[in-house]
Amino acid sequence: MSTDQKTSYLDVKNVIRRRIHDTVWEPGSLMPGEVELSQEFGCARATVNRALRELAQDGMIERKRKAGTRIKSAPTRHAKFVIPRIREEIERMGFDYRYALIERKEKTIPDWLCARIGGKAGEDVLHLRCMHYAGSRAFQYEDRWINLVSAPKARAQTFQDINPNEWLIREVPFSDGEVILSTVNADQIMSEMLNVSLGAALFTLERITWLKDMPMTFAKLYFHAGYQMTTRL
Amino acid sequence: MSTDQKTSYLDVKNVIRRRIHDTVWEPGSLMPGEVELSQEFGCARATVNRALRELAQDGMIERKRKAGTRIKSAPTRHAKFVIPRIREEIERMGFDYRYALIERKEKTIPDWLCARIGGKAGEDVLHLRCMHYAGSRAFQYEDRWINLVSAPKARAQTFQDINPNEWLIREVPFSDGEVILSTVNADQIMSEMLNVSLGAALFTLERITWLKDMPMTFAKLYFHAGYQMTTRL
DNA sequence: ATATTTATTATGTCTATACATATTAAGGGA
DNA sequence: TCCCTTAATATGTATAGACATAATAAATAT
Repeated sequence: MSTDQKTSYLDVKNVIRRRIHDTVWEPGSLMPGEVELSQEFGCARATVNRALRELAQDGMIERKRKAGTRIKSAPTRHAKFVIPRIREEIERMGFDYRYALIERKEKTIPDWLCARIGGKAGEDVLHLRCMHYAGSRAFQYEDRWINLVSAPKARAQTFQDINPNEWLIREVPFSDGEVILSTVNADQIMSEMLNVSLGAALFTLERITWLKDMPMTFAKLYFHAGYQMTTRL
Repeated sequence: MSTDQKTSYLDVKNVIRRRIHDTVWEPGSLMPGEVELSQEFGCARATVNRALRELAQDGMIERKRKAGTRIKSAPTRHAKFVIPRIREEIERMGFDYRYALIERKEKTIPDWLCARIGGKAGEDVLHLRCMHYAGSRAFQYEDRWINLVSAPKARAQTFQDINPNEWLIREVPFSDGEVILSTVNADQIMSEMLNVSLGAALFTLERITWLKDMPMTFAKLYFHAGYQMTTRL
């Protein structure tokens, strides 16, 4: 049996996506179940299951065992951004990657960081400030805190010759993370580090990682002026 | 047979993810195929297939028919951001959504836009500038262009009472899109519209949509001061 | 009438088998 | 030796059937 006779999961997915878009089913309402749809499309329930699973992943419907499949009232569009390693991003642009450690200090966790990442008072953390260059051009300023309780191996690392992210990726897995994209006006430090005028708008990426509910790292990255984060929908 | 005896696709996925992280297989190299892995894990090839498909989607491996499955040299982490409708985002924060059309003009496509979105010289476009409020507080300034060749129904729409995005979602599907996140220093117009000081750092979201290779809309959104776009990893 | 227990059900997933197909390797001819 | 054709192969996907399970509805007990 050739493809043009069999209904593929992509066919099912596209037809259902179209019906949702045309509000064939009211937002918020239940739509037909897998068995009914497999009869309609003349295909296996597993084929319908795959189509619906992907639509759920795309944010258009929500599914519950026994409860059925419901059209989302406010279907959401997702944009997936690649978060490349800084070295790859710079090299892909055709520049040499260069790294410089500005400061390395072991401290007791400050209260603001405790509150921010849900750490425990009194814990030791490693504070690193470093710069990443594209050739001779300042690309990114990094302000990072590593929890020495969840990542004790970091204590023995100078981070003189390896950037923290590359070390962490190799040495310490994480289970959860949070990313916050935003912007700030450059202050004196950022102005000097990134070679921009005071007050220049800087794109920022804040990131917390956890390992099994234990906060592990907190990093705030400040990108060079004019930085753009791009993705296809 | 109970779950603790059967190998699930999630078990397979996690074990393989761990092996990739521990560089059991060298980055860039071929890893064992589905048949071999199904024998190792004592499960169906379809179970391994699903695990590997998801790892490919997560950016850790790449797969080709006949060529096999290869560990990515530079595995990439993805952050998936929800792009909510502005009304939903504002209402979810507990505010009333308010919309105001600032300007509506039909024009011939400017050269810079032609170049930016790959349009054709001489085509008609609709230029809209509008504001979105959270209660009485300025939330977002929107500068949008709609191609009247690919979205002719927009010509008949005043956009006095409906925000362009809500209208477009309902009336015009799109097939492709591009999103660019960045930042700018507020100029005179943005300063007035968003009620921020001149030069304040503003988070921006630029978005182009296409319908079958035909550029349809171009929008640039300027968010209020302090805006943050958040996601979980 | 309410709470608890039991039954039902719609989705989640596993399996074996089969067919499809993009890609690579091997074989044959010029 | 090079080019074209054919074969092989590893992944992509469809199917039928089975089992698992979260969630809801119905039945039963108090």
